[in-house]
Amino acid sequence: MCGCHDRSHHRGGEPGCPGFKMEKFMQPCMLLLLYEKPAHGYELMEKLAEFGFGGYLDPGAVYRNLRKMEEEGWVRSDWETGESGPARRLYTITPEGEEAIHAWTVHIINQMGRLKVFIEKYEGLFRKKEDGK
Amino acid sequence: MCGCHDRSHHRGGEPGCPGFKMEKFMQPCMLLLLYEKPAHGYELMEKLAEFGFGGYLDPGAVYRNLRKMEEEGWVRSDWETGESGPARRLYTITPEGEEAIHAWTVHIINQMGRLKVFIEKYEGLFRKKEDGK
DNA sequence: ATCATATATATGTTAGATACATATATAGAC
DNA sequence: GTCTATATATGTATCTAACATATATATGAT
Repeated sequence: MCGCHDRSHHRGGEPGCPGFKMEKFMQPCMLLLLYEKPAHGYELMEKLAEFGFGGYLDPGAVYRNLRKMEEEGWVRSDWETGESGPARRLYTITPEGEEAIHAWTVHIINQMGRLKVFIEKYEGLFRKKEDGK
Repeated sequence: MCGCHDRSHHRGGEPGCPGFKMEKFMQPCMLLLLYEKPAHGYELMEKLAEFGFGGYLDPGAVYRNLRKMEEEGWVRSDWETGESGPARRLYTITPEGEEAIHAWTVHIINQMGRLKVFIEKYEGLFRKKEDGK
């Protein structure tokens, strides 16, 4: 009872249930991670947990978003035929990708503002009198 | 350069550009407004501005969401064949709708947390040394 | 050897959501 | 009577999301 269309059960869904889909928010998050250090998809997938994607991550979404960002010119990828393990793409952020982070941050801050308006109105109406503080 | 697919130009779009679509966030916002006082669609449309929908509002989205919420049982509507002006539906929130507000708020708070993680990481990486404070 | 498992990347499908144009109708102003 | 504001509603093409599934390589266990 949360507005999700609880198909069988969310995977890319639960955390962002109502109007906050996680799939696209993944992009700025991955850009930040790549700004810190180039990485391959699988690695990013694990690190995305810290942004709240934990447990609900769709690997397909990760790779699709990486390819999309490559098309946009925000990241570059090089095949890494390493000594061990299967070949993997090493993604590196581009200067355009860095700009995209800043552009995205503006939207994210705006969104925070909107959510804050909601929460404040909510608290005003359903004031939880938990006395202290 | 923000990830939107800038079709011709956003209307339901701009404020929630990257992954934060406004159409569905409209639902909890309208529920809060209806909790304060029953209202009809056009009235809600105007009040939604305070949540950050200002200027970008698609009337279609408003009415579609109201009908959807009625299907879910979150609101009830009664035709108001008033003395003046065209007939209009007066929407009233139901007890189920009130519960939906609480359920939604949980998600919204979670989402705020995720955005906060992003912003904090962003500031850590691109620390704006504006000295003061 | 071969089987399972972990690593790593990628595609397909279907339902649902979005953006935006447009339709319909009433009342009041001029 | 026609223009504008109010008010509600539908149509549609495109985009996105959810989730299942496919492909391939290396490593460790038996």
